[in-house]
Amino acid sequence: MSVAASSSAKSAVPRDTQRIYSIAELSREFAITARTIRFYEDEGLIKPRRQGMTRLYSVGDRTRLSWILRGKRLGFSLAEIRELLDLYQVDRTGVQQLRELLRRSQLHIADLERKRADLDQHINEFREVESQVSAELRQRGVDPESD
Amino acid sequence: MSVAASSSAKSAVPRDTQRIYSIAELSREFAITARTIRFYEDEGLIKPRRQGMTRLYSVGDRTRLSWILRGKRLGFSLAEIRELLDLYQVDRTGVQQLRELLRRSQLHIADLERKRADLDQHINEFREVESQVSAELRQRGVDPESD
DNA sequence: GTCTTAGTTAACGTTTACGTAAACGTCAAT
DNA sequence: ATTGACGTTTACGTAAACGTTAACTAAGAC
Repeated sequence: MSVAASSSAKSAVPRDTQRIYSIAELSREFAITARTIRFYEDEGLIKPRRQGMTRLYSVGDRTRLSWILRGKRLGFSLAEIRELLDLYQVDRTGVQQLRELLRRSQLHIADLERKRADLDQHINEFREVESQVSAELRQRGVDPESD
Repeated sequence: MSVAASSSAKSAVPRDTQRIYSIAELSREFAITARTIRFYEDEGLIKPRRQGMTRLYSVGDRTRLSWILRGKRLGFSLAEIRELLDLYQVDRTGVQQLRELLRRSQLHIADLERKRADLDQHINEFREVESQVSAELRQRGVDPESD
């Protein structure tokens, strides 16, 4: 689990900005296969350094990966996720580019908020099921809490 | 847009509980193809009445369909959606069944709330991008509002 | 030295969620 | 009687997102 500590354990601030992860470490941590990680690379979602043939993942790569997985959980396709990731690292020097970035961010936020409304409605429906069923059980003299 | 009104427009309550939809109507309304609707039927998600070979969709079928589509937007697979739909129409007479329903509802709610946390985080990140980019544009003397 | 433990590429297989013809039936309107 | 709109089934096709061998290499442990 631990990489040979090269420095003193003085600073409380995680200075492991330099940390490097192997593909196996990341696959364990995120409970996905190495194949999946390599696949994301083929799809242009992550670009780890290489040491010969071996892939070396930086902290940034790790963050990117977790971002990708969250996107997946939210129901975005890999193509959409790639677009969103690219949004972040687009060149922000020109005014035109900034305006485009702003526009697309706003579109994306609107999309997400629609999704959130869907989700809230969905949650409420199930909460209602839950409370109705609980009530029904209590009425029958059963404690809904008992496992 | 309007269907020939067969009754007086007296009651404000939509009494069109009897309404029947064709597959084309539903596909238009929800902006999906008829193929998709038939596919959902093959997968056991909707079961419309038949008049000969032709499918007739009730108001309940319509509701079910919109529920399915919302599930999809939230990133659930059709298999998961089928399970959730089945949750609703399970036999609720026995105590054991009620307890099982309660248990599964609670699991599902927990899952949804995790998803909601993901989504909120995601939204916040993009809001921050938005405000940063807006600030940057203002600093450069550009009005971010102008289209 | 060789054995074990990661790592690699390459290529084919699989599941999900439909798209896309092909080939046909039904009914109203011209 | 034919055209057109709408419906049907059957069946093959496809894109996305990986899983699964297979056939290797490179680095340490013993």
